[in-house]
Amino acid sequence: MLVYNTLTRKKEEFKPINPPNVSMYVCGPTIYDYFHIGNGRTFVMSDIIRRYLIYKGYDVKFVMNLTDVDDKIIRKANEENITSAELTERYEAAFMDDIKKFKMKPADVYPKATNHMQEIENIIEKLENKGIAYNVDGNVFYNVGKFESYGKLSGKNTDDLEVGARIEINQEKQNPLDFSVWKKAKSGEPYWESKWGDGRPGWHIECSAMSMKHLGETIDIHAGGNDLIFPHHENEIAQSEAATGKEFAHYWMHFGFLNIDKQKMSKSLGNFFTARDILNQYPAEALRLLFVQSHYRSPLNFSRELIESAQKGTEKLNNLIRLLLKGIDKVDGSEVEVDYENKYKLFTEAMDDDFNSAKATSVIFDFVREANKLIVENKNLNSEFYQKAVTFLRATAEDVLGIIDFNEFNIDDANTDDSWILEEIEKRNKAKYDRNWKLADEIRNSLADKGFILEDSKNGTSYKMK
RNA sequence: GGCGACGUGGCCAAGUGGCUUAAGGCGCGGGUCUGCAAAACCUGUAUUCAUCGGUUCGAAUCCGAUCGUCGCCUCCA
Repeated sequence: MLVYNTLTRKKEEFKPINPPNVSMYVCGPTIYDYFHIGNGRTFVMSDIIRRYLIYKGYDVKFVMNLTDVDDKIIRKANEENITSAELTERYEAAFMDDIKKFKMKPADVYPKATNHMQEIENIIEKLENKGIAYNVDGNVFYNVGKFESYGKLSGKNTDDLEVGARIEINQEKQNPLDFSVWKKAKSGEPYWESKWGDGRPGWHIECSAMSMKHLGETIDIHAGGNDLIFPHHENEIAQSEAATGKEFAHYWMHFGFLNIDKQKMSKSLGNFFTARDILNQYPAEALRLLFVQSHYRSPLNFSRELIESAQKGTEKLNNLIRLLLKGIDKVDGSEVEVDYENKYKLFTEAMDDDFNSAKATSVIFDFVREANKLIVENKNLNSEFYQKAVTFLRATAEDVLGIIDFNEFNIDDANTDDSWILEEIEKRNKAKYDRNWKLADEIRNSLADKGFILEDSKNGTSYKMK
């Protein structure tokens, strides 16, 4: 299996440190607001990578942090006249709702910075003892010049950075590129006690501490959005590796942006949709299909038109699933040969190549056509055909990609009383028999208004939810 | 200014040296089925991969130039 590593800018053979265990850390949101659909892409794609690793037999420990100390949080809490903790509590709950709607598998741990103050302090102390971090009146900075491979992830060198520096001049820093690991408390800000006095941690150090605490000093995969490469991940490497003397993460994975009109979707530009708005309008499967149909590292343009075309794609999948579930209990019927071995192979080959989900998805759709065709051509297939088809789709499209959800189908049958619909269908059949097309169409239209679509076939009329 | 990514059909998008005279989804045209529709299936939709030049027996794929788009260098998934 090949994984593209931002650190080396190459696809590398994936070799976990301690197979079958895999440790994976993904930089999650700052919980000061609802996250937008661009953040959602990163979260969903990291979910799919995790699921595929599980499919491959790995035992994945998946950690996604929530940043709950930060300037934006403090500002917004002040605006609303509530505490930072009250604000983050609200948006943490919203985050959990949203990822659930996205049908993401919950992380093993969702660590928060405020619960890791001791670990953070320990790392800073180590850095200070090694002469890499320095304290200026309660503000502690990381001396970038002391870490010789600084810039190895982002491909930047310190000279270039200084030339183009748009960094504010801070008299306390020894070098303009140095960054805060501990910020002295200002009035009106939340603070924690430390050996340097009251203050709060810098953003980058939080992730270093939480990753080490929950996954160890060296982990397999560290992932996040493309914009985190510099400075966030670069600084995490500098701090962690300087503190431990060990490599921090073996594989660095970064997700492409979701764009609107070719521009990065972002809070600051204001060109965003919140994930929750979009998820209220479209099924999670449609969004996931949209994401999965392009490569995780490429930028992806976002528009309603594109979600809607993805939604049509999921409907095609769902139509097949209905047919499969209908046939699964059949006892008799003819046998048919389907080369599943090859399909699993193609799916796996695609995903093994740096998670080429677009190609993997094409294997699914090829199968959809083949299965539909078999069902039409041999109207009486045996149950084995249906079972194997369901097994294949569950293993790939559902468990790995999450672009279908079999649970959505079982619920209707069990809980709703559909006898009145069947009566309507019966009335319509009679009308059809009497060649009373007007009445037949009226019945069909009235059912459609209530959200039920009728489908006539050789085997009779069935309905589906709109 | 420095660093990086990208430009494939009407839209989205895979493919990065011969298996591809370019997957898959959506759309559109024609057909099968149907009372009609829906669904499904069949079929047609790029002699061509931004442009120009080069390397090669062979290039969308490698090299160079040109044009265009985007990102990072500041909080940001």
